Amino acid sequence: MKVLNKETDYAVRSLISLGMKPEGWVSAKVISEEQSIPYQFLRRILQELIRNGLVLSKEGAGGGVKLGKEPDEIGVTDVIEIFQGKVQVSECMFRKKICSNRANCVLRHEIMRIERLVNQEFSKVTIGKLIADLKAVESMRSQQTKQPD
Amino acid sequence: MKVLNKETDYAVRSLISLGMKPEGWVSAKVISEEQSIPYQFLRRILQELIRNGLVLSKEGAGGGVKLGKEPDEIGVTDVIEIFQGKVQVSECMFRKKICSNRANCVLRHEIMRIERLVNQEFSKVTIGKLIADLKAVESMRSQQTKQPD
DNA sequence: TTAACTGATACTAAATTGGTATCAGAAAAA
DNA sequence: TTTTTCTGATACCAATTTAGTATCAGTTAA
Repeated sequence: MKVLNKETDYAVRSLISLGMKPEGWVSAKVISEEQSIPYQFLRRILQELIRNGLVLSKEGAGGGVKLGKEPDEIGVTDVIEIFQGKVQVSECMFRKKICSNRANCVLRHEIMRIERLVNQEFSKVTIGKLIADLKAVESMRSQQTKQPD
Repeated sequence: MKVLNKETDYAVRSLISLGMKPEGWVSAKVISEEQSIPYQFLRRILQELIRNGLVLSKEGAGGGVKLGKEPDEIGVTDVIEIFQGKVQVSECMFRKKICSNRANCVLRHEIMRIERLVNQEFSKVTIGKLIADLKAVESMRSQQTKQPD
């Protein structure tokens, strides 16, 4: 059971990458090389993020993309939703009428509880938080290997 | 993002069905009709449950399957693991060496935390619990529609 | 005017999903 | 003892999804 597919994975990594750049437009080529994401695949992913307002784009030479929101305002759930749809138990949930199968409904009830929990937890994880974590890890590492003055 | 696939869904429903039968062997045909699960598909699912010890089987006429454990000892996680594998973030986790991509690792760390939470929650949901929930729902319904004496 | 970009979209191979079909053998019942 | 009811094992299949490629058109800066 894979939680994140490649699209979501690459999207999150790209967003982190963008969130760590101070200013200006970053081209898909740069992100592709930096994160080792296949260029054409990444382009499609970025276009989807653009359509959903998570990133902004500028065409032409010197153009590229940048975050369309504050890093803290982009939750991992948002990204999951774009590429994998809302977390759901099974397609049964789409049926309007109450599921005829009682046992299944009981199961669904339990799982919906867990679903809510997962969504809550995932939305706490924002791009901003991931960047903060990342910086913390990196500063710890530089402490460890610090040169004597 | 579908949490449960058909195999898991049908498996859980079958286990509930078996857990509610008092004694004896139940044939795949009966479960198939009772739960509206395609017969051949169900057979394959049951065989997998048998291989994993969740149900026992008896060949020949009058044979069938029954639970191989107490309902309370079968967690939904067990079933998910059989049909969808352990909950994991991405195949990256299978790589032995620490992932070269720091950003990805940070994300993974967060997600592993959520993973643990999900697994904890799912393992609390046992077939026994689902059956209890089911009976509670059913008794509530019969109260509502109770005939006057 | 050309090089560096995005927008849009069509295509593809491989894997997964959900389901079907078949044949062999065990056990109960006729 | 033969038939019927069952599981064991496995091979097959179509549709969908996943991950990735390719192409062409248009935009902008140098």
